[in-house]
Amino acid sequence: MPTALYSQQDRLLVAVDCIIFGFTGNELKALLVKRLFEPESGKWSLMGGFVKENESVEAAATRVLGQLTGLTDIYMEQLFCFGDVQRDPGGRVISVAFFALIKIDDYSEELMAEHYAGWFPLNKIPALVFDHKNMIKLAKQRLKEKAATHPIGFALLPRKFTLQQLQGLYEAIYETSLDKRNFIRKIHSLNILRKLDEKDKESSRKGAFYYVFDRDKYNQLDKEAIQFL
Amino acid sequence: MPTALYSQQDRLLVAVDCIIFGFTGNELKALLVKRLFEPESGKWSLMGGFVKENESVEAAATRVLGQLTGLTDIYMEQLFCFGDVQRDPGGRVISVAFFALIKIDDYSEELMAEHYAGWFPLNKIPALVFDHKNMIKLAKQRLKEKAATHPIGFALLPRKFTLQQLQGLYEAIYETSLDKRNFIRKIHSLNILRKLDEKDKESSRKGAFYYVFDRDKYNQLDKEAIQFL
DNA sequence: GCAAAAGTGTTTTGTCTACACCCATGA
DNA sequence: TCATGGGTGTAGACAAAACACTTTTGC
Repeated sequence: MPTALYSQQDRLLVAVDCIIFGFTGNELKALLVKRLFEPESGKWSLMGGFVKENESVEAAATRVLGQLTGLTDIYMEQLFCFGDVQRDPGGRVISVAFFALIKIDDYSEELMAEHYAGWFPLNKIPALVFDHKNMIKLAKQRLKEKAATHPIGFALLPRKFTLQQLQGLYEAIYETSLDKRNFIRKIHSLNILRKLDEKDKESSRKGAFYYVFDRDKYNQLDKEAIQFL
Repeated sequence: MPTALYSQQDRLLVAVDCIIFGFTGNELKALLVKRLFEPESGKWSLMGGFVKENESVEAAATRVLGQLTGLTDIYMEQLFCFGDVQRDPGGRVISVAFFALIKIDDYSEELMAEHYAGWFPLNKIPALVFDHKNMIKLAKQRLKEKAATHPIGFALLPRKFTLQQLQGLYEAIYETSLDKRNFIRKIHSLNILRKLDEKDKESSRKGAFYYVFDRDKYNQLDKEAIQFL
């Protein structure tokens, strides 16, 4: 019985918390839920849960994301382990934070109501339980770093999107405005988009061509070092 | 008694493991120890320990580093939480890995013997217990990323060093060779070094001037975005 | 005087930035 | 025909990369 080897050691509660980002076309938002149990019941919170004995930490995060969104195959990345002794007044809990990117339209109104969830613009995050605000801050920073060198922005956009949507996304992530021509030149030079014949006629009379992210083309690149911005 | 709130949840063993890097003048090395307890007693391992109930995860890492090196005030950074169910055959243990940089000369032979420790070049790491090899791999990668934008290399060099030592360090980190003139120009343009009057006469007849890292000058810069390479 | 490492500039190349007008279409 | 967003090119600034010879000094 191998566990006996470590029987003298303290055991801790281990949680996961998920920072879920979505993009509306104008701004980046985070998905928050009302906490329905003590302590701090009734306050806004990240979606989280405890890691079980027979479950890996990543599996716990996937499970929690699935519970809230009904989605599988979500872009998800481990962010940081928050391990302060006093971070949760309900007990000694260490929490591994994950950040996830979803296509905001995939998230149904029903699920939202069911979980008492809401989307909040990143600069209008309400008071949150524990250290969750720090988690969001760190996630935002990590998103910037990551999006600069890896094509993760596509996880936030619909399957087909216009170049202006893509640019708007990067502008939201970097909280800046970009020159249209320079941006498009840069993206095209990476050669990871495929232009469709179809146009989006929603937002202009002329219509803007849709593009899709071409995973095959991307996979041919050296995955570690493409430079978006 | 607030802990009762979460009493239904599983509790896990939580460990920390430290990847300790040092630099000899030619190559980057990692400090490993012989594991003296079961399971896998006798194999090489990272230095680690369990997180206690009343200790933060970072504090546990600092404690473990202090035990092995006798040093305080070590550069240390959280790397990643390894949470697979089967990663440790001795039980369900999740491990938060940290990477640390030390000046290799600060680490005494006596401590080394006492802990059955040894320095290993990064491309000659022996078989290690559990997932420790993955931890080193990830740490190496993180060191590259971090050193490109933050002046952490100084934590690996003696207080005073020559420009060739500094260049040698970056060459070791990036596993490449750099042009001497371009490198020096770049470093000088960052304006974070102070030249001493003293010369190192060990490695040449002419002698090379010593420099020190000037933390004051560095602190005046925008800490998030300097570009080394 | 010679071997061995230290120190020092210039040119070329490529990348990033700033900038403004015509196009296509539906109403 | 006009209002709206879509689409396109060029010139200048700046940073990165390539490249070789002279200096110092202990032996």
